[in-house]
Amino acid sequence: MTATTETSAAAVGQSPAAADRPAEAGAEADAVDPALRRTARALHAPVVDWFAAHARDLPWRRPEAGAWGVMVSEFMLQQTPVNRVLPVYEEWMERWPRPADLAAEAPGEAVRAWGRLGYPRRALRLHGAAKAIAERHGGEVPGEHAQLLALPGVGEYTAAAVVSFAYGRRHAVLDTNVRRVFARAVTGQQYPPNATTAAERRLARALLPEDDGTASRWAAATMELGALVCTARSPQCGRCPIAAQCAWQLAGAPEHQGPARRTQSYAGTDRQVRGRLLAVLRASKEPVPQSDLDQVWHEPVQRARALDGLVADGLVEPLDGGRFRLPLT
DNA sequence: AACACGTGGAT
DNA sequence: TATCCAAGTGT
Repeated sequence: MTATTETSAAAVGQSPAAADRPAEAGAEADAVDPALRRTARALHAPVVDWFAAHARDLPWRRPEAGAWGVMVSEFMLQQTPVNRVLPVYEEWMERWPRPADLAAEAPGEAVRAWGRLGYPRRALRLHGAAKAIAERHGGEVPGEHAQLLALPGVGEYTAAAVVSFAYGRRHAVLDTNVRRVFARAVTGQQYPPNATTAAERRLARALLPEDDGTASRWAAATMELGALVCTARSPQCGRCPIAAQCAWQLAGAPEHQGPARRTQSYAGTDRQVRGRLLAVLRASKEPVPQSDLDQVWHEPVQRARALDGLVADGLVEPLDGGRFRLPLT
């Protein structure tokens, strides 16, 4: 049997109760269309077996990484490629091997160690999550999705990833890779919708293998398949373990219909100015005079707005005498 | 729902 | 060179 567009459409249009269910109910069993059930079972073995043979040996996948290692990696991997994360992850885990170690540091040290990974608010949030874990969870990364979701910087995806990868429990994990794999293999679309939909969450739950161990491997395997084979730009279907069952392939690989993803500009934005300001502050262990920061951008209004934003975000601490530094508290 | 939020490699 | 894209979250 094959995964067809009709199959998924049937599965997706289920009871209204399922649609009302909160997103964190990632492992709860809905009534699933029997055809989709069969589709799921036909996909599990080839994808999980492919993963066993082709998975990358990434440090956060080793047992010694622990739940903290998984959490650190997930923060760093939010919108940042694996290759850029690897060296920073290794340094981070050596310096702060447990949440309490990071919690004892100044937040600015987390921002400094974050280096050029981008989106430095993630470093601040990871520091905040470490403090919460040290204070509220006895220093252990919590294993419940709801508890994880309450931590700063942990959203639906990251909470699911920790539950599944760190604790080996059955939970739907929907990241951009998984969404693309499901869109193609099951729904027959080249790309998933721009924002995650209730239908996608329902589908991810319906496709989840029954037992914890297989479900956990399936989550990692579908992500890896999306990252290595079923890529956004030029999928390598010749290397795909489920190409013969792929709804998108069977439909003749039609071009994407919906609206194109809004491409975000960067040059000339506040984001670029913030990046330059923070680069100066990361490089200095001493407070930096305003005059040094003024060098990074010619336009004074935008420059001031960017600096104010960094202060408001807690990424920069203003001092007396017009000097600035990464936050000590 | 749409937008802000960094950075750099690939095409 | 310009655009796309990368294991998202918060507002």
